[in-house]
Amino acid sequence: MLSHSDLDSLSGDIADRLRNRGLRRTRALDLLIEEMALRDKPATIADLSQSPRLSENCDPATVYRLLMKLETHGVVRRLGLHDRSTYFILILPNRHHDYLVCTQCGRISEVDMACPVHTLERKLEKASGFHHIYHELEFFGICPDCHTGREQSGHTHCC
Amino acid sequence: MLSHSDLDSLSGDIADRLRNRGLRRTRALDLLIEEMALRDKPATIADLSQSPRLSENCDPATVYRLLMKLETHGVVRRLGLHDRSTYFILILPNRHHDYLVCTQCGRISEVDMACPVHTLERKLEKASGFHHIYHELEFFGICPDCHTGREQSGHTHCC
DNA sequence: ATACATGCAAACATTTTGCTTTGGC
DNA sequence: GCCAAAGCAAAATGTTTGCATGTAT
Repeated sequence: MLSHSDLDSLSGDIADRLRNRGLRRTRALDLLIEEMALRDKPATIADLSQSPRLSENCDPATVYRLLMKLETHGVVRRLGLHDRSTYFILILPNRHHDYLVCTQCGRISEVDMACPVHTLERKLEKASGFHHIYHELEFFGICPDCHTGREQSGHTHCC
Repeated sequence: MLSHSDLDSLSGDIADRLRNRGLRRTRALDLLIEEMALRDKPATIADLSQSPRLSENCDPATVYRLLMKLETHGVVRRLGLHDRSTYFILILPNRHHDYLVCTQCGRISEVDMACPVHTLERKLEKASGFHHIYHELEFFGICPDCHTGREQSGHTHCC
């Protein structure tokens, strides 16, 4: 869990990073970072801008534009979870996760494993000539609830 | 490369599989399978329905509805490549690929490697209670063309 | 004071659905 | 003949942009 002061310093860090690149620290930016940090889960533009914190204070278009900038500057990561809309998640140190998505109901859980793909990225950069490679890995399947009426878990341990 | 007779038997196989589930073999279905098999690359609904083969013979809505069915029945796989639209690819035996996508220009190349994730799927099924798990893995980065003006390749060997 | 950022509203692209007609079985 | 599939066209959804105004620096 994230304490209030952690949050402040996180917002500060991100704002600093962005300021160096000519962006300004605005109320909407701080609120968006706060919202994403507290969720710490993939969220759509709608999810975010409809949250109490943001709905009162800024327009969806602003959220959209902020997310685009944050993505460009490597602060958030975009995910395609086979929903009609795009998901975003804040990039936090030591917090990369892969996801397991139910193709039936759309439920998203985190997969808690040492991701076996990281090590390939450097290799792939050399082989392909691409720069700044990162990956996105999702597992899709039918969740217990959709398959029968059994167990339930939001966080799956594996390995 | 796919020969004409390979294609026929592929369409036949798929049509059989579908017929057993109560679906009918139609002209549009055959043409769509043909188009996807010959491309053997991720394609959007627009890509497919604007192809000469399909544009003359069927409506985009039909392509859409077919793709939904084919996905349900495990014949095609859906990919979210961070484009605004959804990509689809035909599932062929021994043909799983992961992709490397340029975040700048959207160019899609295949990553030719022994995918290190396959083996985790069974383990994850046990741990999570999900059924029929499969995965989607993409790498994103800046391609050589977008980064400077160097090399170019549509297929990257690695490992 | 000067941009960059925002709000609001309109434009866009793509997906999704309704309804009638066609065609596979 | 019956029911799934196709065609056409309209609606829904989510993204993106234009422009006037507000605000961080």
